[in-house]
Amino acid sequence: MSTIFDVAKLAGVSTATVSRVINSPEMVRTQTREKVTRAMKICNYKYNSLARGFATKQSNTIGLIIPTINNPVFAESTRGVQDYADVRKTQVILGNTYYQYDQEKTLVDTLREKQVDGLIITTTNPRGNILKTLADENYPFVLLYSTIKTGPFWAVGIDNYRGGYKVTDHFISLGHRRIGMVAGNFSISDRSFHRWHGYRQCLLDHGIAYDKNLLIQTDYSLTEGQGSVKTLLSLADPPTAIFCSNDYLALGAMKGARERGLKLPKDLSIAGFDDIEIASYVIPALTTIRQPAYEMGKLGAELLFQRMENPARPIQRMLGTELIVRDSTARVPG
Amino acid sequence: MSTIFDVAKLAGVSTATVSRVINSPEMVRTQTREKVTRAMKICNYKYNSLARGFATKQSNTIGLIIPTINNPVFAESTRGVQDYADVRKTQVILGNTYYQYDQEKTLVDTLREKQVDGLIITTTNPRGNILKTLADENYPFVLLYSTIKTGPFWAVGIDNYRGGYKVTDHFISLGHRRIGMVAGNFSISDRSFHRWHGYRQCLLDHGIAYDKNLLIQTDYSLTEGQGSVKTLLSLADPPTAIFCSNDYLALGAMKGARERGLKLPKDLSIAGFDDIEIASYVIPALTTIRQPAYEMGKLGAELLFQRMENPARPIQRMLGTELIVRDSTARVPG
DNA sequence: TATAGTAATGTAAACGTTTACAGGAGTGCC
DNA sequence: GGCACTCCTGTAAACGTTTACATTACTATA
Repeated sequence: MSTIFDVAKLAGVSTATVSRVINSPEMVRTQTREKVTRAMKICNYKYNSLARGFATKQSNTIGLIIPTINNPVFAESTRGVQDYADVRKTQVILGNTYYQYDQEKTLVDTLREKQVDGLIITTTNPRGNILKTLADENYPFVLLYSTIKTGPFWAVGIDNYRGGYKVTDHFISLGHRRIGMVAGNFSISDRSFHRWHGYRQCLLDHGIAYDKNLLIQTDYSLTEGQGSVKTLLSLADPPTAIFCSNDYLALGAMKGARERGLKLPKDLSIAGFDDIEIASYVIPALTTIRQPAYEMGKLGAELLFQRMENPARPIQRMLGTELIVRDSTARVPG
Repeated sequence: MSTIFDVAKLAGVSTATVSRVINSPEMVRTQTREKVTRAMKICNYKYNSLARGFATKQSNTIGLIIPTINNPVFAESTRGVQDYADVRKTQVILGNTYYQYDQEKTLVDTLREKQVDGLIITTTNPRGNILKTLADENYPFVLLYSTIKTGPFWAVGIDNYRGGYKVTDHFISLGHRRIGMVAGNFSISDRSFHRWHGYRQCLLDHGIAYDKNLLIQTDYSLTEGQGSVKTLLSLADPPTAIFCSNDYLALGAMKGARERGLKLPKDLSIAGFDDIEIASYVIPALTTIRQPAYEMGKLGAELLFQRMENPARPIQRMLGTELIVRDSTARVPG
């Protein structure tokens, strides 16, 4: 493999000049530039951007840490990040935590060793040591799907509380009073916790007593949604509406409910959260909260670059959500 | 930021020794090792694996090129390669081509400049120059979702022809004779082409004339599935069954058919390809061909490492597929 | 033609590891 | 005490760029 030296020799110039035709061609005479370009062709020169990274301490790589690429909502954000990184000529290394905090730690460490220029993190614990350490060391990172509206971290997210509130309010406006919730485990998902909070507050605001038996915390997955709904339906006084804290849970719940012989949405209303693409394709089409996943990823990447270039005081951005009413929610039976 | 030099100085040893405690601690005396470890703690030493990559010409990074992370089937494969890469202490840089060949070219070039140790590629054109060049230069790469059973490339894939055949055969066994197909554009998806081929051959084998009007080539997306099915249903002699060349198209088709007032599967049978997770959660549950996406990714990564370590003659692996009959296919009406 | 100014190019050190090779220290044996 | 051996550690070059600074080559002006 030929290096800048070989090219320089062949073209009869110095390595500095070769480097210049690569990085700032405008500062080398046309004639020289052509000589160099020709030489590069001849010895089939291949640029080594890792060596560049080493020399400049800039890898042009960022790390993206998400719970799991399997959830379409994170896949969508990933695209947002990638697309923006692309315009900045930066590549992204992807890591899944599978909602495990120690995995998050490992990933952060590994990626930093790799000298990524910055990190975009969908954290499992916004109050943990990982972020604190990162911030203390003034390492550039931004939180994605953040629940934090203020404070020392750069972050972009949505108002999960409001989202939960909106869904619940929708249920109530349809006459429901027994409203269950299938939530992601609070211990691994702050988001889920905030959504629950909104749900709970909305109940109280409408004079509906909060019943803790109507809450199930579980893993984010189709099968868990399917199972959880059955548990709720087995209650002595089962819910007539169920708020699932993501669309996958909701889709699972729909299946579970049907397996119990219920007609949807006549016998049971179900709503989700995320508005993943298929949400509008299932039957009945899923009522859900739309969160702008792609935009969030894109904005997260933008903020990260901003942070890397100018580590001013932290910016937090909260993106809007929208209640999308479709066919999976209906008036309370009877 | 402290380097190996600082640590060495502090511990009163040479950099070589420090390097050794990092990479092969067993070859340094316990006492020395502890001295060094202590020094590392004290000066808060952070390993720089980019520098290592530079020195060893091994980045411990591989590139993964897929059409789009939005398709759950690719997301699943991505997990497979990540999980295996992980056991090899390797990170993966992800790139989407969005089914564009020039994007594929750009990605390959960029990733090679980045000195990734190898590439896993879901190509848009297995006969194009990109792969040929790569192979000529003896660059380690393996094809994912490959349609190639033999030849000079390392590859893992499935038998798309057989998949297409199986689905069609299933339709025919249910009495269907007018069987349409909504396929990904042949120009960007060899896989789709092979599936069509199987479909076509199966028709012929059963004495059913091939009708080119029953084929639609389009982009892989929910909306395209939705639109395409309507086109097919508008035919003078519309199909009673439709084979969609992936599940997203099929899910879209289900919606489109319903918008036309059809009852599924009574009025129209629909089958997909991939068996993505939600396929069994929609109503009616989707009949489809299961392809082992996760395993494919994992195996692809395994093969890549094998190829990197021992560039022997190419290996091609074809994974099994399975027809999963669910509720979206039924006997022909009447 | 000399000169000042600018534009283009060259020199060489730096980036943080690894590793081939050399050298030294310890051990067991005669 | 000398020797051979093993085990541990050190020396220094190498990896392929970038870049501050120095130098040289042009150009315009008088």
